[in-house]
Parts: sequence; C-alpha cells; structure tokens
Amino acid sequence: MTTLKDVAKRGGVSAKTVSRVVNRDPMVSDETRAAILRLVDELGYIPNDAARQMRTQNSRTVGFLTDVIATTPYSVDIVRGVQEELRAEGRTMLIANSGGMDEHEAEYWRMFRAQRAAGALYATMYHRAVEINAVEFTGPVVLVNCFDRRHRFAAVLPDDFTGGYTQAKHLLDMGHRRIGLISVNPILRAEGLRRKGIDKAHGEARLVLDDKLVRPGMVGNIGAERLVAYEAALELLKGKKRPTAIICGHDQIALQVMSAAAELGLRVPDDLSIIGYDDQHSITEALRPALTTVALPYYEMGRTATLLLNDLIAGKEVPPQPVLVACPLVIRQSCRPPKPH
Amino acid sequence: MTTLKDVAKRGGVSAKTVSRVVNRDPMVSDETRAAILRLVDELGYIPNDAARQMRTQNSRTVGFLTDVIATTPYSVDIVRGVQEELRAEGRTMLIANSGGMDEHEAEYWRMFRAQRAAGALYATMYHRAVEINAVEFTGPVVLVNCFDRRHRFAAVLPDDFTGGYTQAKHLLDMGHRRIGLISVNPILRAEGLRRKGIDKAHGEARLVLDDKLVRPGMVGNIGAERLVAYEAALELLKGKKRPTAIICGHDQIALQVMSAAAELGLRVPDDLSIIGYDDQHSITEALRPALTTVALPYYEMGRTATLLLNDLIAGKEVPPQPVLVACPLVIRQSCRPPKPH
DNA sequence: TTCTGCTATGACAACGTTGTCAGTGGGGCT
DNA sequence: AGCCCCACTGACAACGTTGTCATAGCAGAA
Repeated sequence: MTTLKDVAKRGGVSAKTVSRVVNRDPMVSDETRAAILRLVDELGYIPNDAARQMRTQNSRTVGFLTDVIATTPYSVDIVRGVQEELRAEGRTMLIANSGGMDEHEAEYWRMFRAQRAAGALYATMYHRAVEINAVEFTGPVVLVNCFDRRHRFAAVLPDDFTGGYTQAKHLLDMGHRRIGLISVNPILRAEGLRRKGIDKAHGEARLVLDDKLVRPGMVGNIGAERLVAYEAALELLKGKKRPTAIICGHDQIALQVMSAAAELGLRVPDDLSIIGYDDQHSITEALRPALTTVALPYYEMGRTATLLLNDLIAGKEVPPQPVLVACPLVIRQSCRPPKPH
Repeated sequence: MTTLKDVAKRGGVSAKTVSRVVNRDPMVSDETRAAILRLVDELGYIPNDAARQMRTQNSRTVGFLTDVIATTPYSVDIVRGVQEELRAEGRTMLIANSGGMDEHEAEYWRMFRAQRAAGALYATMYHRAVEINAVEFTGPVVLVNCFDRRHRFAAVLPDDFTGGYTQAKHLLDMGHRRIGLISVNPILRAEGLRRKGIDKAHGEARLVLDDKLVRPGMVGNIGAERLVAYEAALELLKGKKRPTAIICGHDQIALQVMSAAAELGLRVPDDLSIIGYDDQHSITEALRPALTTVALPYYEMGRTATLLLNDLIAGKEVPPQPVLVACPLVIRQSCRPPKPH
C-alpha cells in the first residue's frame, strides 16, 4: 500500500511536504502542490487513518450501539439519519448490535474504546429508560429513543405526548365523539405519555375518553409480546354503542383493527375511522384504504442525536434534558367524519 | 488514556511483557501474568487498535456498504447476520449507506481503504446485478443480494427460483388448480426467476399457469415504484372464473390482495388462499388471518456472506459462482384447500 | 550593505504497539 | 564442575503520520 514516503520519494520532496499537500496546508508553493497531487492520484495514495489517529490522538469514528434493531423495522431510519450527519462531518460509523444482551453490550463499549471512538450513540427499539454501564467508554454518549433517569447523558426522544394528542385531535376535529383506543403495550413508556395527550385533546373538546373503549393491543414482556388487537377490536366493535373511530398504538395494531372491521362487515373509513402510529410504510402505504397515522420520526431523531454528539465532541455544552422530536400527522384515507346517525 | 507503558511502569516490567500478557503469549511466568492482569484491570487499560493495526499491518475491521437500506425494512437482518459472524471472529464493522448515489459510494470505498479495512461487503435492497467500481478498495469483497456479471466477486443470493417453486407447490399440493399470480415489479430479476419456479411446479402437476391470471403487483422504476396489486386483485377476483388462490410477489402485495378480497366479500382462506413472499413480520404476523409466506433469509444471507468474506481474508479460495440461500416456506393461516364447488 | 521578515521546505521525534533478537539465570545433564 | 538448554524478560526499531522547530532563500527596508 502506498505511503507518504513513497509519494515523497517519487516527488523528490520530504514526507512532510506531501503531508502538507494532502492536508491542504497553504504553506506549499502552487507548483509543488500540483506536482504532488498528480503523484497522489497516479500512485493511488490514500492516507492511513490509523497512523493519523495515532499521531493526532483524535479519531473520526463514532460508535453506534443498538439493543434489538430488528424488531421495529423502520428504526433503520435512525441509522440513515445518523449517517447523513456523520458524513457531513467526515466521520465514520462503527456499528454494533447487542441483541439486548448485557455481556455483548459491555464487549462493544470496550470495542469502541479500543477504537478510541470520538463518541457514541446508544439507540433502543422502544422508547424507554436505560441503565448505561459504559464504564469502558469515556467519550460523550447520546441516547436515542431512550433516556437515563439520572440525566447523565444527552438524549433524543419522540414527543409521544403530543403524538397522542395529535391522533385524538385529528379525530375529534372531524367530529368523532365516541373514540376507542387500542394502545401499545402498557409496559411501555409511550403508552402513558400518549394517553395523557389523548386525554388532553378530549378535555379540550369537553369530552372524556370512555374507559370501556380502551384496550391494550399488545401484551407481554419485551421479547415475548403478543398482538391481541384483533380480539380487542372485535370486542369494541361488537358492543352496543360501538366507537366511530379507533386510535391505535401502532400500525400493526391498526392492521389488526382493519381485519376485525372487515370480519364484521364494517367499512373503513365509512363506518369506522382508524388512525395508526409509527408510519411503517410497508403497512401504511400498502393498506387499502391507506392508513392515516402519526409518524415516528426516526430519521430526524438520528440526525438530531448526531448533531448533539458532534457538539459534545467539539466540547460544547448541551442541555441536560432530553430533546423531543415532533411526531407529525400523516393523513391518508382511513379517517373521515362520522356519518350522522 | 492508559497505555502499555503506563502499565509497564506501574508493574516494574517492560512494555513488551505487558504486551505479551494482553496477547496471551504463554512465554510469561504465571506470577508476572497475574500481577499484570490485575494492573490492567485496575488502570482500565484497553489496547489501542490503531497502534496495533499500524504495527501488525492488519486490520480487524470490515466495511459494509449498502445502497438504499431503508426501503425493505427487514433487510436490517442482513446486518444482524453479518454482525453475528463478525463477532465470532472478533472483527468490527464499519457501516455506510450510499443511498444509491455513486459519488457517495466512491467516497465510502475510499473511506474503507483509508481505514485499511480487511474486506468489505456490498449489499443491495433488491436482488440485482451491480457494477462495482471499487477501484479505491483493494481487499476482498463479497456481494449480498446482488451479483457481478463478470463474476469478479463472490456473491450470496436468495434462491428465488426455488422460492417461486415453493409458493406454487404449496398451493398445488393443497389441490388448487386455478392459481393467480400478482408478481413483484417485472424489472426485478426475482420476477423472472420465481416465475420459472412457479411454472416448474405447475408442469409437475401437469398444469399451466393461466396468463390471464397474471398481473404485476408493482410497477415503475426503482425509487418510483407504485403498488397496483389492489387493482390487479380486484380484476382477477371479479372475473368469471376467479382463481382459488393467489401467489403474491411480496407481503405488501398480499396485504393489498387481502384488502381487495375483503372489499369483494371474499373470505381468506375459505374463499381464497393467499401466499406472500419475504416474511415481513410486521405484516405477516399482524394480519388476520396471519399470512403464509416464503421467507427471504436475510439473516442467513448476512451470515453466509460474512463466512465467505472471512475465508477470503484468510486467503482461502471460494467458488466463483454465487451461493444460493434457501427461502423457506412459513405456514400460517392464509392458505387451505379449495372448497369443492 | 546589512538586517528583517516572510515563504517554502525539511529533519526529527513521537504517537502505542509488537516483531526481532539478545540476554539472564536456573535446572538438569555428563 | 562444566556445559547446555530452556523459560522468561527486555532493548530497540519500525509501522505511517504530523507537530515542532530549524533553515534556506529571497524581497524589501534601513
């Protein structure tokens, strides 16, 4: 592999001069620069990052650790968002996935340290609190989709409260007065936050969400969850005073609610409006009618977290409280005003 | 940050001895080893990979480059598979996503070279032919989900031919005789391969797939695709002699076919069997009835490719023709024998 | 003329690690 | 006793790069 010295020898200059050229140091005459650049190209010289890192004691790589990336498919978008901002800074990303296992996690923190990563991102599948034992890692860390109870780390979170509010408000504004809720797993933090938002929207409309119309759409511990939205929806929709609209905890739940509606001969959105959460394109865009939903802004969260991390690496201060990213409403065809009875 | 020398000084030994201990060189007395290990732990010493790499001239990192990772959500599983095998070899993964843009791609190959990556994986969203211009990269490269027409690179591909065969055979074995096909985008290589498999299964049953029952479920160039499976399914199912089963190009198409069936009051699987492809859990497991499908083995493909890459890095020869990974049938509730009319 | 200041370049060391080779001391053999 | 062998340890250099400092050459000012 070509080195600085090879280029220097061929160019009849010192290694330092070549170094200056490739690092765009202006202290080089134009003719020398031109000659060296030609040689660099000809010999296919590419600086050795490891050597640079050793000499300068600073690394351009950032670690990215996730728990169980596969479960929520669109969380890949976090990776895309991160990458976008890293490229802008000329950084590279070292990726690792612990599968939720602590021993792997420790191993990867160690790996990041071995690579002398300038910083790290830690992302989780579900919006939740985490205990970070990054003892092996010393650089700045930003949490994505999770937070640290002791506020030792910067964090980026989806605004689930406003997201729930958005879901309910969209339906209430259309005139729905009897709204059902088939929520995400009650053990998730998102559930409580969104419920508060939904209640607030109802309050503003001088209504109260009827507890008889509330069911969890998913139950069980993480890793052993079961979707029960289909059965829940059947129950709600078979009741005497069935809701005219159902708020769903995520798009898969909405999918099951649609199946249940079809089973009962109810038409969406004519007889029943349905609103999802997450905006998993493979569901929301494929469904007929296409699903109105509130998007989880994974891409934006990745970008935001990376901007924070860049700041931290640069030594800037960042606010200790989590940064909330808005969950925008995506209107498609699954909601419309209720029929006057 | 603690270095070898720091540990050596504290331990009253030479740096080389510490190096021997951390590298598990047996040529160290038990007491020295114990003392040094204690110190390593106490000082939190972690070897500097950059320095190691410089000295040994070989890198433990592998580059992973993808085109448009976000489009097919479960392709993240490739990443998981890759990681699994990399961990086994103690390697780390540098990840990059070109978004399909050639200039970014060149940039990332260059980056891999700058990092002196030991090898690289190149994965695509769709099973397709690619032109690799890895001029900037010199190590071994394995292609995942794509192949090089000139066979210059090892490649791992899903066995789409057998996958199509599996779909058709499952339905034919159940007794279906009139089967419709709503395929993936005809511009994709998978389409032709699967069709051949479907035809083979029909041939074995002394049947011919009726061309009037074949429609593309998705059309348009990559990046500008439109799902048209819903309309296609309505057409097929409104026809006089409607099929008793429909083979779908992927699970989203199956989802639209289900919506179309519901629209026409047909029950799945009683009146119509549906089989998907891909096994996107968020669809296949959430749908009611849950979707019988043929899985795209992304995880296995990632693992297989990484094993190949490990071999190549170790200097072993690998066969020049692509390695095919089987697409297994996943039986759920959307298929059953046709009703006797 | 001599001095000052500036541009352009190079020599050298150091980053942290490990391969090479040399050295030391103790145990077992003749 | 004298010898050899082996287990263990350390000194040193080198990997490729860049920060520091020195120096050469030249233009302009005094």
